[in-house]
Amino acid sequence: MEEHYDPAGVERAAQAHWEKSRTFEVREDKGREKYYCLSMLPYPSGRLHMGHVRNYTIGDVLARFMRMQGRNVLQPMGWDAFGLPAENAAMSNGVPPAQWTRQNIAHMRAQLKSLGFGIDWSREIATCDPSYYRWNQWLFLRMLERGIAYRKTGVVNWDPIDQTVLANEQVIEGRGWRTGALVEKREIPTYYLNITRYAEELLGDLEQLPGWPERVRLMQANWIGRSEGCEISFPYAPDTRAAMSAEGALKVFTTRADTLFGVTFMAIAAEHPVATAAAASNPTLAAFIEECRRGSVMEADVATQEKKGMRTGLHVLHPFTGQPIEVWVANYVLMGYGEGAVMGVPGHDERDLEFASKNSLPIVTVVRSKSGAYGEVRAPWIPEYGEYGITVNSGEFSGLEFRAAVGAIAASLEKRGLGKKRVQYRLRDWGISRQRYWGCPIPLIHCGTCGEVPVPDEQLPVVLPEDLVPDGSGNPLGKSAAFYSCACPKCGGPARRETDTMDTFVDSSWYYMRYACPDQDRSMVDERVAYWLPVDQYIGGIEHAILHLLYSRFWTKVMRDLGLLGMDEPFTNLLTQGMVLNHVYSQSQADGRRRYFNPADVRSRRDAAGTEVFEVTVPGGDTIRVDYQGLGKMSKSENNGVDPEGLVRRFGADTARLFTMFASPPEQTLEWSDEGVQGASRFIRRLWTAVYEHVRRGQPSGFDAGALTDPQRVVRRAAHHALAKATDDIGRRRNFNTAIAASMELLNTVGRFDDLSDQGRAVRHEALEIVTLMLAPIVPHVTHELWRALGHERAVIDEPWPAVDESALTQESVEFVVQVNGKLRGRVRVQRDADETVVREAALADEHVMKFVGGKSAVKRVIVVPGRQIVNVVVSAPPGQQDG
RNA sequence: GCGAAAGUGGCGGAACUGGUAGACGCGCUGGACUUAGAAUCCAGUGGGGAAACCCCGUGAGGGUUCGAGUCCCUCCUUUCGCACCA
Repeated sequence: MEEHYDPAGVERAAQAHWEKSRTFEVREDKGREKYYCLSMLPYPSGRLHMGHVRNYTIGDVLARFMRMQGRNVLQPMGWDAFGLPAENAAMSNGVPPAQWTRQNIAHMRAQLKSLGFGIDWSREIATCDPSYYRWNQWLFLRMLERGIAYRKTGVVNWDPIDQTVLANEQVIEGRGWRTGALVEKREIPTYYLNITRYAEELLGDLEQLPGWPERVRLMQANWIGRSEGCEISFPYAPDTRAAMSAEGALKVFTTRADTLFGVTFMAIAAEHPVATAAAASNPTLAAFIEECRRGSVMEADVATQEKKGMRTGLHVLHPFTGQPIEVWVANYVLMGYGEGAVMGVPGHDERDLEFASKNSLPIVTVVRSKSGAYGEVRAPWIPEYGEYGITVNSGEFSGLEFRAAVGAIAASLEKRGLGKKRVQYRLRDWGISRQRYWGCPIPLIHCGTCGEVPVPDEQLPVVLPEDLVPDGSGNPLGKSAAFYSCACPKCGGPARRETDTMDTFVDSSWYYMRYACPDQDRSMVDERVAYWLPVDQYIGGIEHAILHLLYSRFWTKVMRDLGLLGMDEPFTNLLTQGMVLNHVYSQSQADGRRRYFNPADVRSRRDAAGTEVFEVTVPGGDTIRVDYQGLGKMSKSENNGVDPEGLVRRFGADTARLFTMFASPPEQTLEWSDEGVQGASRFIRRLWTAVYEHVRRGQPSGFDAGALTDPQRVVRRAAHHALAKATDDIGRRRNFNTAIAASMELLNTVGRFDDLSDQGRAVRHEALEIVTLMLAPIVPHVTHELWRALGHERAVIDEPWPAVDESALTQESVEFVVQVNGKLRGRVRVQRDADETVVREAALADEHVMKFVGGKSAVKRVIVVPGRQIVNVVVSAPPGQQDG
């Protein structure tokens, strides 16, 4: 063993050992309990960032801990390799996305290896690999056969310059984020997956996921957004019948059927067919509809918009009274939810009230407050909005409370074919078409004669050409005849291949299954999936709480229904790690923008007035003052990232791992601190030195547990106490920071222990072994070396997690804390098994305690809590007052 | 607006079931070693009172309890998610 800790050498040796003995390559073993530990796969952006390091360290610690607990642990890794950044990089460098992506993967794989993650690299997958994405295509075709996948023309954000669809978050103030062009709403054909078919199950099964954070389950439930209500048909009046050239009715969905008699207008979305029909003969209305259409489709923007509307001039009839009701086009009605039309009840809905007031429409009250406790602001007979009351002015349905009113109205409507109770979900079908190059081709062929023809299974995969370079003007696949021209599989005539690719969320919806059988080329998954899945522990960012996790759950259920899987849910336990934050420094520029400076370049000092100022030396040698902006998520835009590669080079992977695990619990945000990193490094060196100083004196013999001195017994107790705590902290609580604190405490105890007798050294030996094993999952390299130094042949990675020696924890005497009226006043020591009377006597015999009790007669009660080693003496009055 | 989580020293955080508030680390102060610094080691470190010892302290105010950072009520602040969902 070297006297001084050299992280680079130690880490090289440990990693070489794992590689040589193929430590992390695993196979199915029915005889052992499996543990599938999965971290969300990274996008190969080029370099790891601290978020990755944190994510994968958490996973690796759990994987290594479970391995030591005897589980057959699978920890795989792969690449979410399709996506827009590769196309953008291609445009600026002229390099094909495939080449850029594969280079990035190579670099990041090396970075992951340098951090010592115990990954089974033999299972690595990249979603851009045809052997992977062919199964996206295969399953898509199965979905198409079952109607789960379908084609529909839908409204999207369209960038007219780039000729592509933009995601909502890529539209900034109505303009394309890259081109600055005014974004249009366009209706183009898109493939959808019918996730709403699974809405009920996706919602209900959340209850079966106790291992998920409550927060995530709630977010998913809100996203699915189940509401119970009624659909109600308002038959067309003659004018509407004429405009639509058909009989029919305007359908609405409402959760407040009890307010049906309060309807004073109908509001429909701009895209609603009735609106289109009305606009045909009404240019002003057509212009208004166009205006609504051009508006942002971002829901948050829509929410803050002023309520605007315009008469269609058409009418529908009230299903009970037969009264004609005016139909309005309103910008606050969403085409995508419910029926794209709502009944306007300004008496009992705040939005409808705002709209009615603006347009001078009548307001009718049909629900009276049940409680009689009326609001102060509103007229006394109107209940607060959202409150349920008793119906009034509602014909035969008057005098009913909410539930009864809805029931009676729905029943009556149903009898006449004008409505029924229904459940409505906020969740919408998943549009997966992207007019982009770097993604999985959608396996369809458009034939002039046969129409839309699926690519036959035997022609899969539809391989994405890897040599194209996008130029920013639309999808290069659409310009590549070599790709799109093909023969129709049905008639053999010339046909055109679909050039849209799939949303990359498709790729990440099932990659975790493929890790079980990455080499299977005959089927999407095989029986090995039954062994490894579901994932026992999934770890990733909270930003995926809804989309990725919901899509994966949906995908699993679809595969189950196709008979490919025997599970309902893919991820048993979910840990959402917090963000990594760092300080943000910037200076405002002449053009009003801010220029950001990396915290590593910022120095702080006190100025003449004693206030802290921050300075940066810029290229050229000038020193400038910068403003401190507080903490922010590590990001490129705020230039506050810490490069993991530099950190590993300077301190070693173990320090990087130890700091990220120690600074805060995994679910909380982690604040970067250079001093904290130094502290982590210091601790590892202290541990190294402690072992070095110990082993250079030679191996001690074993100790006789029955013949230890008191200080020796204290050290043993500390060691086993720390071990018990770390076992619980890692295994149950997932609080790695307190497990590390326990090991630091133990090392402090060992450091103060200066007994160099053979028994003393034997006790120290055990304590150092325990601290080494406790830390093995967290700092695997240094513990690999220390374990050898402590005299072991077998590598620490193959050691079982140590067992707590309960006998080391027991003490002859225990200390009780004595309180008087809940305030700490003394401590007494009694025999371990002393009964309550003895404890009480000892407490009352304590001089200091009695001073606060003020005489035995003042004692009202004595409470002894044996489990907590606490005695509380209850006194009627404080002694000061008694005396005075 | 709705929903959720969280407010503890100079800082990150600990206190898991209501039972010794501030573990562990950072920083700071003093000391040792050193020509000097860095590194390392030792001691101290919530606030107040000279001190043994006492008082006060977990966002604010009330309550329950022998005992409250922890439970309940009201309020304040911050963060996150959703946001015209009919």
